Amino acid sequence: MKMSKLYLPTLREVPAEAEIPSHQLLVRAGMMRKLVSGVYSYLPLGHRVIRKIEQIVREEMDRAGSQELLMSAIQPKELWEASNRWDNFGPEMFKLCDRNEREFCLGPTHEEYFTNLIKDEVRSYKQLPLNLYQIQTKYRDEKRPRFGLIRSREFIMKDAYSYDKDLEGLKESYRIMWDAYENVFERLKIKFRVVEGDSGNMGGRKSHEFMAVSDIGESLVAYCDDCDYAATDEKAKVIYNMDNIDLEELECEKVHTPDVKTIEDLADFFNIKEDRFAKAVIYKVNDEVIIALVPGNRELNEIKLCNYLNIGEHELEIADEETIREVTGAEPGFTGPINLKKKVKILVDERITKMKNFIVGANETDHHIKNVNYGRDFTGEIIEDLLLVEAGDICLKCGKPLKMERGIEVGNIFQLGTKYSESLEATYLDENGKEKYFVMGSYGIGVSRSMSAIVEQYHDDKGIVWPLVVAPYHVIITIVNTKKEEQIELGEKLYNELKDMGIEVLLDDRKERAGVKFNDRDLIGIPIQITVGKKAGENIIEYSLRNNDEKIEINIEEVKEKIKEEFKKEGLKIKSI
RNA sequence: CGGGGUGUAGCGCAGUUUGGUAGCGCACGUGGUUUGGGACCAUGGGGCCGGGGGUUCGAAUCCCUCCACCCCGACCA
Repeated sequence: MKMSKLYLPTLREVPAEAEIPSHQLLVRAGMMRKLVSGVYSYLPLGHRVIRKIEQIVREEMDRAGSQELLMSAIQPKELWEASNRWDNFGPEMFKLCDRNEREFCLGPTHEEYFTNLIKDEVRSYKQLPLNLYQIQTKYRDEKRPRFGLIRSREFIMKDAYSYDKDLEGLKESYRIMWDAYENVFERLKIKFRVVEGDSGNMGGRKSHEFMAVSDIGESLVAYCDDCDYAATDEKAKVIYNMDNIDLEELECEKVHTPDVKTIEDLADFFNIKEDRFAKAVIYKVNDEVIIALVPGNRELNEIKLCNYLNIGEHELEIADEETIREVTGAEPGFTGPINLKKKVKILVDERITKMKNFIVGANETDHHIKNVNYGRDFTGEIIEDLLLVEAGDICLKCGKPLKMERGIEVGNIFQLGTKYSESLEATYLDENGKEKYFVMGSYGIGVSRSMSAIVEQYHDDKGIVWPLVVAPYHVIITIVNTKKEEQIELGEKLYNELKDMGIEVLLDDRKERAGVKFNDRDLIGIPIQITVGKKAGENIIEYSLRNNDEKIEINIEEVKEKIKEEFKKEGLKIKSI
């Protein structure tokens, strides 16, 4: 492609709307533009990158035995009512009506649709396992679109669904997808970590998330350097060493604590550590009030609480101050499990039952009670683990301290089980002629999000540094001075020869000054740079790579060898045409 | 959805406090000089100052209201 003809609107300045590098650079490099909040268009260069990512995903999915098809983005309400998700998915779903007031949504995901598609055609165990996928635009009306393609309302996703006759089959399908995903992200050059996830409202048993390592990631991951354990902060099991468990039980004592409300204030007031307190958090679950107790030095994990209560996250909310006064008879900040004005459900993290002589709110303004002990002074439902993981907690597999890092969720795999096949009445006949529900899995890869994740991992202060596999073009030839006939001639000659070899080449033949062209090529991040300049007459050009500062002068015949070497180094083949 | 902020030329911004003819840089058109890391000179075009309503002789500026966008939080297969 000749750049004099290319639609490539690069920006010198950082767009005001963009906060993080990938968002800024993708816009500045003329790869994408925003239409409205969370909705973007892909311009020619960005679109090429998207297509390359898609192609890698496609190849690995095909290789893993999945079959590509393409479903509609528009889905009728009835499909979602069958699985009870029309209301459950909530306001995230883009909904619309046709001219006859029939309701539809723009698909946020396709479990129902795929299952509905296959259930009438696949009747026998002999047709299983089946794995289907599509690469398609998905719609989610996010409350807060953010960070460009990282959290957008319209995005490109590869979604796959597996159908097996039993759990064994599902586990095998799951493993195959897991392997395929590792291949995809390795080929995309994304530095990633596979972590255990919470299955959220997808239902089902087991799930893993593929996290691109990045400081701007919205997900927090706990991981262990000594073994392979890794989990999202929502899922990670919390284990830590507790002090103060062997003390002798003392008598309860009410203490005047004027205006001392937070755990931090209390620790100062009593001059003891935060782990000597029990923190009471009041929630409303629909109309019921509950109190959850966790050690004062720890945060409560609301996901674990929801899972225990078997409710969706949107059904749990922190109680308002009025409710707190009603239940405790005190101002917020003095809540505890003893002497509550109303009988409410008390849930305690198991560690509370092991603590001795701890301090809780007295349910009386400006008072706390000390030397409280579980069992003697109050009881509640014991939950094994209600805590949010922290760095330094103990790895459940090997006992070493866990570390925390941030990640961008670029892929996830779920063992769904029979949740959707049951609600949609999707069955097959087994060897004995008995009707059985399909055992399902679902598998997603964020294609557009992966593009952002790659830019987050591959950029410098000058712009994007695309890995060769996903770069919009492999090579850029910069003609330094378009008034010099020999430079144009040599540039075009090389351009044509490289194209004939099957290499994707940009020729910067624009009537711009050299500096402009150099800056643009660094910004758009083409991996292999060829500069046709002063020595064009001697058939000598300058060869450099975007990912380092080295520049060499070589003959144009040698250039082809250098490029071949580069492809080989990256494990890529030049497609001859 | 709660809190905060911003809407002025294609992009980045000043002007708003204290009402009085709408500005700067970049980009763009034309002419010239330049030509290996975002050139220079000259000249020119481009605005419903987010929308609506109000106050005023007069509103980008003050008041009311709606909208959009961004950030933090909540939420998220």
